Amino acid sequence: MPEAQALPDTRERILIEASRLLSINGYHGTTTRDIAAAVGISQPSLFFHFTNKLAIVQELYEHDIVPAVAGLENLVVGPGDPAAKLYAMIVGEFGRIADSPYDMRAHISFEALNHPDLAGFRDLVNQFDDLTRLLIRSGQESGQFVHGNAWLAQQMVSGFLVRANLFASSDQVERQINPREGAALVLRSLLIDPETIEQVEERAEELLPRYRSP
Amino acid sequence: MPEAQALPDTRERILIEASRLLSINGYHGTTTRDIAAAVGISQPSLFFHFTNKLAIVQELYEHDIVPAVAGLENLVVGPGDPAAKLYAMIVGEFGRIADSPYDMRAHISFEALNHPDLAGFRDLVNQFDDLTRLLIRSGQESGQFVHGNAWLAQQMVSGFLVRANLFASSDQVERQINPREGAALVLRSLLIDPETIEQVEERAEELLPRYRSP
DNA sequence: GTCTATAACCGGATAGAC
DNA sequence: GTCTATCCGGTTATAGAC
Repeated sequence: MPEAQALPDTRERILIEASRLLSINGYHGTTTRDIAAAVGISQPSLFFHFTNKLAIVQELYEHDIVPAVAGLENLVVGPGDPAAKLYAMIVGEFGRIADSPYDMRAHISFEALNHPDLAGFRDLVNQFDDLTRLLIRSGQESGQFVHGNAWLAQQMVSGFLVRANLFASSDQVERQINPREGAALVLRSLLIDPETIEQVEERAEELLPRYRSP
Repeated sequence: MPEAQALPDTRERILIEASRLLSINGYHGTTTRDIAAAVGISQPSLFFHFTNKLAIVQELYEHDIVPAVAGLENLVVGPGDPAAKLYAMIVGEFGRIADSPYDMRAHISFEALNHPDLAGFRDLVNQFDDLTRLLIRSGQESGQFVHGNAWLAQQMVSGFLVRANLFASSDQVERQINPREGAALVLRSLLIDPETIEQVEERAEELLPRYRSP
């Protein structure tokens, strides 16, 4: 039987504190000294757990963007109508980020993604956007969504997800995100017939597991 | 009669290039050497035009956030219904950022706003968000907007504005923002009766000058 | 696994010539 | 107004003791 554990191990605490600092100050604005101080170890001790500063960021991105793309891909290729899929994605994404032990709020600030060694993650972020846009286009073509610039609509969805997570704080009740309310907000903007939202919600609930565990 | 001017003066070119680099790499990720190289002068030459690196950012923020808050404030206190005001703000904001000589896309990355000397601008950004939320609440209370978490709705609006501007590029036709389509996208999500959007648009057109020249 | 000491480098800013 | 040379503080990362 495992004992009641006290603190997460040092490696894990580095990831947690780093994610928090990176969300606030960005990659270049967060020093290894800052991270070490937050964890309570000396700065060089970081390099016992990670080969370099970038490796910390890479692991955080791995944890954040990989499951997101996998979940969305799984939703897209599976059964269901575009509206229900989009709804499920938004609910799933709000939930996933809220449940993460890390503070992955703004996908840790896009600024770090310009680093050459993070090109793979940048591609994944773009893929997530592409898939979201695909979902919107499908809905437009199937007559479920109003016609219009799908890129613009996708920016609304993506911007909403990033912003809401970035500024959510559990201290303030007003800022606790209700994933389903967030999803409904977006869907009302896209649906030709907003009255159908309840049925979309019902169908989305069945799709949700496909997003959460691809 | 003024001659046909060639290049903007150096000071102006510094602001233009700095805004571009800051939008991509953030404050800490943009060095004075990067900016100087983009302008085509030596790094110390920057300090003839600006007292320090932060002064460049301050001037850019001044140009970006001050007119935005002034315009929105002017809209809020003036006549008109909340839906038309919100529509006018979104159209005005998309237009204002598109017309700016500077690349103020993500409000130059929020990361810089943590600097103590930029506290004033941070307050202005918060004020812009507060006023947007006020507009949404007014619409909810007057029965024009659906009820719900106004903070969440405001994050959708604010996130949309930042994201769309951040990723807009004149190269790709798909990514050229139509301000009115963007505003309609948001309004459809909030209006109890989406059918009234045409009337909202008409009333908003009259309000637009109030946002543009406070 | 964590420490101290330190190397190697980079970034902002100044001095002073032209 | 712009340059070269340079200072100095801060940052990542390594070496090696415990």
